[in-house]
Amino acid sequence: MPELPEVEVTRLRIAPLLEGRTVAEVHTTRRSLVFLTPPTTLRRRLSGRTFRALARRGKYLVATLDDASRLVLHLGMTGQLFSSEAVSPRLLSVASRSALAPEEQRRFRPDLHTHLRLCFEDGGPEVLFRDARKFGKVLLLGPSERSERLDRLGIEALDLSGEALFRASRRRKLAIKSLLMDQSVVAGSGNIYSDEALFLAGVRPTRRAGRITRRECDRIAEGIQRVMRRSIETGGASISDFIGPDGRDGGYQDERRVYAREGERCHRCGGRIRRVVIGQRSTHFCPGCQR
DNA sequence: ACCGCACCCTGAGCGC
DNA sequence: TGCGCTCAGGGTGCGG
Repeated sequence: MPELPEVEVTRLRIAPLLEGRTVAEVHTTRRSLVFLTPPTTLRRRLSGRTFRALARRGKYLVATLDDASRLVLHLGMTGQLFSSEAVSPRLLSVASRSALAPEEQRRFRPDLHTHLRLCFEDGGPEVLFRDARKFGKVLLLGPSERSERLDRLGIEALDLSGEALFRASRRRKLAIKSLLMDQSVVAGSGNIYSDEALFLAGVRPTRRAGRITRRECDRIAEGIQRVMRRSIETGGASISDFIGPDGRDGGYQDERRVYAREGERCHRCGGRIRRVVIGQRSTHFCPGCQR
């Protein structure tokens, strides 16, 4: 669920907890699909390093260290990156929460899903990476090492122009929704913001990409930028597992026009929002407003 | 080359 | 109350 806005909100809030701080200890879970770099290597190579800048590329966070190596994180579906001082009822699963006394339920304690825990020499707040579903990724790149994952990303969604989208969509037969979800075309766009942008553009998500007009591409690109910028302003969309690094929920879920609103009224025309499946993903649109 | 689809994983929510 | 089922979907990789 974390898409570009949620990752950007995470970056803005977690950067102060990384930049300029030196790693004292690294705790990890056992080797799993989450670790593209083995946990033993992570522990060895991160210890004693100081974080410089925290950047974002698409849905990836890229933290540069003082030896020019880079720690790359992807939140997947259920990944959470946050401070040990965060307070939120979402930091634990419903099941593990209910076993605790009420006053303990909002405080986080590392559990079996806490794959990475960074402790710092200054003894301040720790930085934690938790992901129950294990769709997230942790990767450490050497100083000049390249990553195919990062290299194949397309245009940043916040920089997308109608012209670029028009060019990328020519002769493509897949649904426009699927094209928007393709990270090698538009980096950072996922299920929620693709549906929302297509609603703003008045374009039905099932339309073949190659049939979208230049004018419609302008509206889609404009729509993506608008929904994403607004979401970043409101702290992201806290649908399912996303929380801010400080535990705060986002507010964008309250501004959804179509996503997860099947059967509800369209705010614009009053018609019923419909749900279809495109490329294994649930897709929402208003039949009256989107042609 | 392009596209659709199965798969990785676990928790929430639902029906019985 | 509790079990078993379905669903959620970002990204990868394979088969047609």
